[in-house]
Amino acid sequence: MAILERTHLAIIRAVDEHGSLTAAAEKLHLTQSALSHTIRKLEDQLGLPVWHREGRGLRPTQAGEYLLAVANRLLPQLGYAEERLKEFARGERGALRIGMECHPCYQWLLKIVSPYLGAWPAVDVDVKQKFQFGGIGALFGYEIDMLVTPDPLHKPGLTFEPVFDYEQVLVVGPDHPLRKLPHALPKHLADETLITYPVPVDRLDIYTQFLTPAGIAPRRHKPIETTDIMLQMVASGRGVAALPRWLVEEYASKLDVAPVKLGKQGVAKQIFLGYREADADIDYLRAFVDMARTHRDA
Amino acid sequence: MAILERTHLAIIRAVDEHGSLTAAAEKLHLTQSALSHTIRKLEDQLGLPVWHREGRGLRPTQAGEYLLAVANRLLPQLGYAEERLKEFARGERGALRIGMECHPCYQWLLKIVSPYLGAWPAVDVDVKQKFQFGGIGALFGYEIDMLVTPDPLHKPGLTFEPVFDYEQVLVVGPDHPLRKLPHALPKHLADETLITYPVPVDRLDIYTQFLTPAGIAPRRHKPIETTDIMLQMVASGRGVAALPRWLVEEYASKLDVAPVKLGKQGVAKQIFLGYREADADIDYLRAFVDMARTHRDA
DNA sequence: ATCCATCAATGAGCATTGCTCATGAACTGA
DNA sequence: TCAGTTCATGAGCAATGCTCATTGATGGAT
Repeated sequence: MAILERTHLAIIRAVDEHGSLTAAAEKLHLTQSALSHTIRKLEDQLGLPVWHREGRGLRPTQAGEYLLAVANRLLPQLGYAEERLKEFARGERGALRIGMECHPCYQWLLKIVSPYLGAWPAVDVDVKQKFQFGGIGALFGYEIDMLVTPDPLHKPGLTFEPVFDYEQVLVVGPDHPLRKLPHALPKHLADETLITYPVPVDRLDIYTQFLTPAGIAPRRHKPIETTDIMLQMVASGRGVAALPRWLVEEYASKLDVAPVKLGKQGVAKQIFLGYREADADIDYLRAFVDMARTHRDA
Repeated sequence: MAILERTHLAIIRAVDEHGSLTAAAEKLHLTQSALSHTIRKLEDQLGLPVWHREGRGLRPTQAGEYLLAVANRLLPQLGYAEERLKEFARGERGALRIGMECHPCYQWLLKIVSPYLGAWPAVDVDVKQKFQFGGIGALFGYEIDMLVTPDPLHKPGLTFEPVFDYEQVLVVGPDHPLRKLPHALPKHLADETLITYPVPVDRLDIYTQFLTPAGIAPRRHKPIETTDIMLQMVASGRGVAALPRWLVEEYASKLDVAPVKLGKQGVAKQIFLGYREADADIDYLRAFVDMARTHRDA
């Protein structure tokens, strides 16, 4: 069925380039005889000569000219593909698909991604926010290669590393009475509107580590998609929210919002990076984890 | 050196298409074992897996996805190239590269080419106007396959056939005094502006067969590239030109131009088609010559 | 014209490659 | 649990592709 092989194209191109079978054979580390046999077989299969034999020289036929054009077009593509595959093999190239399981982490991630893209120009970074079977399932299902999450779920085949410690705080607007207190208590929220990301309640620390243990629920619960809008709402006095302290402090210069400690001890959180154990030796993945950890320590 | 072969791409594509090694093997008329061995060897050479082995299924790795994209791009090109070559072999297809050595022949050529393209749908016609070493050189150098010329130069290895007889005439604009005469004489052009194609004087019949023998030159000589503009100039009284009679008669319905015989006898011309003797048995080339000759006789 | 250097073609024989066969191990679904 | 799949693997063989040695043809130098 298939007749044309890479060698045929390589020979035709080499002969065109070096002018003779003998010279081409040298370049290809083969004998003149090998090339002659190979092309003769091709000609038999095509039922068509590739070259006019004129004296001791070779001149391409129309078919030969066409094959030469094909060779000049396709061979570089094959060569380029091999180059890229070698980069894959050396761990220099790949696609790093990052899954996010915590909304505010996105702000933090951006700080890691921009220097990373500079250091690893051949790596494509792709960030996904929704997964069919949750973050862990997405890792196992090769939907993503790395998971950013506050909830490490240690399972065989996966590795989680903490890369960032932070305190989860309550954010309040201007002139809010809680600003004057050293910390907020659950009962203070009983008459508040609580703004959160649109995820199940059992995935929200403000519930699991603060409200639920005290048996208290806020008066109203309003889900908002984006961090920006969420803080706009807080700044305009429409409610309170729970966010990382560093994030609140960053916004404090632009909006009139203030952090309030959640309970006397505060709520301590960590962000983890999870990845498949099998991928632990991929350079560009390892490098991402290292950069994330370095960023924390800096 | 070269690792990637056509079979690798074919296997990767077939597996993607049919879902399993076993199914792909059937399609490729090989055994499952053969494909497994082949890809394993590729993986060893690349130092990189092509698929994740998950249970009894195969899921492409990033490198596998990349290879699949390469396969989907390159395999059709190889297949198409083989198709074309098979058509070459059957003599059904080729590229008929026609070289033109006479400017007004282009109008005549168009009349042959359109029915030819209909009769030989698989033949590509390509018309070239400039050659490094002249038309004969272009034929010998396989730059073109057929030469349209009024000057046959009989050399061994080439065949020229006359395909079209015509009379070269003088074209004059409205109210031109020469319109009233039975024919023009060289002296009538002594005070005229002569419009010609931009080629050397010794390639212009109006000089070689008319003016030069009489030792007369026109007052002005203006070169123009295209026939249309040339005739527009003549129609607006800016000069006279020498063109085939049939061409002038064709334009006479659209522009106010008239043919005048050159000398008492007129200037008789022939167009020849030249080609390499070695190509005489190529049916689609033979057919072109036949159609050109038939067109003359009709 | 002669000779030598150089080119491609060819046939024989061998080394390598690529294939099949037979089997095993891992997994899936009834 | 068990039949029915899947892919992986090793041994062996057949086909392929290569080299070597030689021939014939050609062109340039003498």
